[in-house]
Amino acid sequence: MGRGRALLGQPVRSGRGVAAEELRRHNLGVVLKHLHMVGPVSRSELTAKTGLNRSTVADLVGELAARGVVTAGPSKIAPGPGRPSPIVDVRPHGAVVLAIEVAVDSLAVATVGIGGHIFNEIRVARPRGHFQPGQTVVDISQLARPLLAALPAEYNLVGAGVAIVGIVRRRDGFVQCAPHLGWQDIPFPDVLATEFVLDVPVRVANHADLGALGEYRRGGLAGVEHLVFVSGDVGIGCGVIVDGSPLLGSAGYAGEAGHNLINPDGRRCVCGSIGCWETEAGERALLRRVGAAAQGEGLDALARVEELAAGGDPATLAALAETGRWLGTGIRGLINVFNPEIVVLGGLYHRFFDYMEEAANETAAGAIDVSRRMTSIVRSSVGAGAALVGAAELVFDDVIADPAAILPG
Amino acid sequence: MGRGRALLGQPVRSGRGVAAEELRRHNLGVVLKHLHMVGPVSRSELTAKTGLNRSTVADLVGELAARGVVTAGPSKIAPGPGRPSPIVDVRPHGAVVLAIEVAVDSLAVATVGIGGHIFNEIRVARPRGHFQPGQTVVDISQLARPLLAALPAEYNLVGAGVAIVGIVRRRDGFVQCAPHLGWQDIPFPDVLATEFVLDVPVRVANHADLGALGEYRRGGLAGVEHLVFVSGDVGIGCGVIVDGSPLLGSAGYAGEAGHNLINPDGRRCVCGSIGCWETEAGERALLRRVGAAAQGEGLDALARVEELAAGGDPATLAALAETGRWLGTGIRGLINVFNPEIVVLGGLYHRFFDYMEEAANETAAGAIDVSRRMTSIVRSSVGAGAALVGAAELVFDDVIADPAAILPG
DNA sequence: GAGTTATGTTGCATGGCCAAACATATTTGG
DNA sequence: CCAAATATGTTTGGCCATGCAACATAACTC
Repeated sequence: MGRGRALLGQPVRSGRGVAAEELRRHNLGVVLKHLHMVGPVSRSELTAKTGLNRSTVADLVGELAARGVVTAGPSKIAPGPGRPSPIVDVRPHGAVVLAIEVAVDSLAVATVGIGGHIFNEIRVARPRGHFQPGQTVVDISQLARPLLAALPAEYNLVGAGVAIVGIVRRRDGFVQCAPHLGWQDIPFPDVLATEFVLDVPVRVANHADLGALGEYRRGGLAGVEHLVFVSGDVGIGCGVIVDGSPLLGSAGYAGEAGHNLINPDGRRCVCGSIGCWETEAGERALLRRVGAAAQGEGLDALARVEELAAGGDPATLAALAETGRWLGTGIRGLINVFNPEIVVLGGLYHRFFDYMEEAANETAAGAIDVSRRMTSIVRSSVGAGAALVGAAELVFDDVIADPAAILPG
Repeated sequence: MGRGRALLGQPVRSGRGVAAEELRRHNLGVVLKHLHMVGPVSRSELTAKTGLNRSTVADLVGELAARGVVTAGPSKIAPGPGRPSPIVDVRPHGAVVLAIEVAVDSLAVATVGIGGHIFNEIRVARPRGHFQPGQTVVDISQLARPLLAALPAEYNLVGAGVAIVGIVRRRDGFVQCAPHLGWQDIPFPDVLATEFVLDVPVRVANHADLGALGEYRRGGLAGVEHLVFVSGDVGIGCGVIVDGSPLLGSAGYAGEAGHNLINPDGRRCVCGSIGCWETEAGERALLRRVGAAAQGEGLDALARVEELAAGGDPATLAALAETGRWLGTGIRGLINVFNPEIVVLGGLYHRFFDYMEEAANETAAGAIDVSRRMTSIVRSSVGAGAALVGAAELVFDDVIADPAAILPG
């Protein structure tokens, strides 16, 4: 077993043949990806990690340096005998992404350099109303312009990545619907272009899918290749990383676990069905259970819940535990279906993690034995910005896939 | 969008670099896979499909022919002007797999040649008792020997593929548990080797995962790259194909949706939890609903249900519809989570498809709109042997991944 | 300061694919 | 029946990327 995998341990999937030229493309990507993900390494280490020849690595690093995305600095203190190897690192402004997050309660923009370096980030709260897409791109534009202006002089913008709380078609970034924004059938890249001409590709994806990607790439989860990210907003967003790649499904709508049936005796969901996961474990369910003590909705009400919980209010703690149990029940299903190494909790669940962890673990324990024993439920380590980080990563994937095509020669 | 993918449209995933040698490996695999999946094609068509140069394809086909897996027959009737192109086809006995299926009620063995040619197949019913693994491999051996003896003289056995109704570790085919067989912690390839020395790799995987693979490869579903296969046995098995590859999860335990909570007020499952999908939609649930008219369990009882249903017995039809509704509810969750193009029903649901389809569609309609509209629920087209076919495909994947390493030079 | 060790650098060899020129087999048209 | 047109097979030479080996270099160790 274990033998017999082609090209990089990947199964033969595409029907297309490969020429020598693509080989170079791939190897450039391998080197750049390694630097992007693990940071500065010696060139000799790069040789060991890639399995390529010393001379080949030297050549690849040379080309990436010529294209301005890596620097081959002087060798640092050498730990042993032998000629010291130069330290290679990414050069953040060699490839910069404008990351945009359209969330339920806020709008955020960041300029991110390759390697994950955040030059600047700004987030503004927006009341939960229904902002038209046109108004939203105006707001984005106003947030973004100063950030772009503040970048180092010779930066190289390679694309824009957008995270949206809605269902997005993977092919073209078309927003099928975004109930929390009141959007339906919005060709977002086109709308953005009307306000903000960037001259670079715009990639759009679902908020939770990008949260998963952000956690996977920047969550300090070395070696984890299978994870599920569950984020509580008004609804429940869910993103999955399988074998190191985002699970998108055939059109890009995968991961919508929030509308799975979890309680046939439950309430009616906004989607029209009865007893969806998010009607039992989402924000509304939590506030409903807390009751009059935290009236209204959105950030103010949640802040009140946090206060009450911190003060040890029994009713609030009970509401959080009950919500945690439903959260865990849904997670149980995801563990069964995906057999991930970890389940990462974000959004609402990140905020109230300490109050919900135990209850969630209790019901998630209903998953099949072998999977449950190997899976742990953890708090998001990237935090509120996971989707924003993921939006940048979405574009960096393009750069990694073909550095020579995107970076200046 | 859509640009910027490396090597065959696959993202850069592995950290390893690629040498020219691997390139050849891959291209041989691409050609062989195409022939394996679509059957005989002209060499010029192969050139068009792979995107490779004429001379390269000639060389690749020549090598595969020299290794005995393909034949470059004479050209067939040419449809237009120009020099006719020779028809290339697989040579089934150039790569033969011994496929084995350990199911709940039966044991099956087949000899399958590359291209999917089934030389021989035999299936024997076994009462549902707990056969020890040792006894099972003796039975397999007795079924398999005559099949191997009946193969063409100069066949080339490349491996054995085994489908088991249980939870299998992907790394080494270790059977963690198989409740329906009464097995626990069985290193199946080793146990098989004690009875049956094959001198070829033995690949083991879950029954439903291989059912999905079998449907994907041999179900006549051209172009479908995302599917979910749901098979009703005693429990519910579930296998998923994502982007043309089986979803395995981090250890190989993915797809165990049968133990997801679907009814908090339901019955206790054999797994210890309450209200699992399979306690509402599995074989026991169906027989329970049919009641005294179909006593007992297993094949006899199901045959009785079929009779009653065919005769139009209202109580039986109601029981099938109710079971179909719970089936559809579970499928709804899978549609939300995977956004597949189709959901294929096998096993029990294949058998009673006509009686359950409508009810299943009714509840599955609770899935989110965009996914539901694009997903259809269909009956398995491969039928009872899907897992057996999938077991063969598992081994063919090894051959396709590196033809030169496995096939004689 | 000489020996040891690990790495960088250079030039050449290898392997695989492509492009172009030529050869071949069939259809079409006179 | 033969020639033109067409599409494909075949052969040769060239290109490109990587590997290999020999040599150069820069540290550490004694």
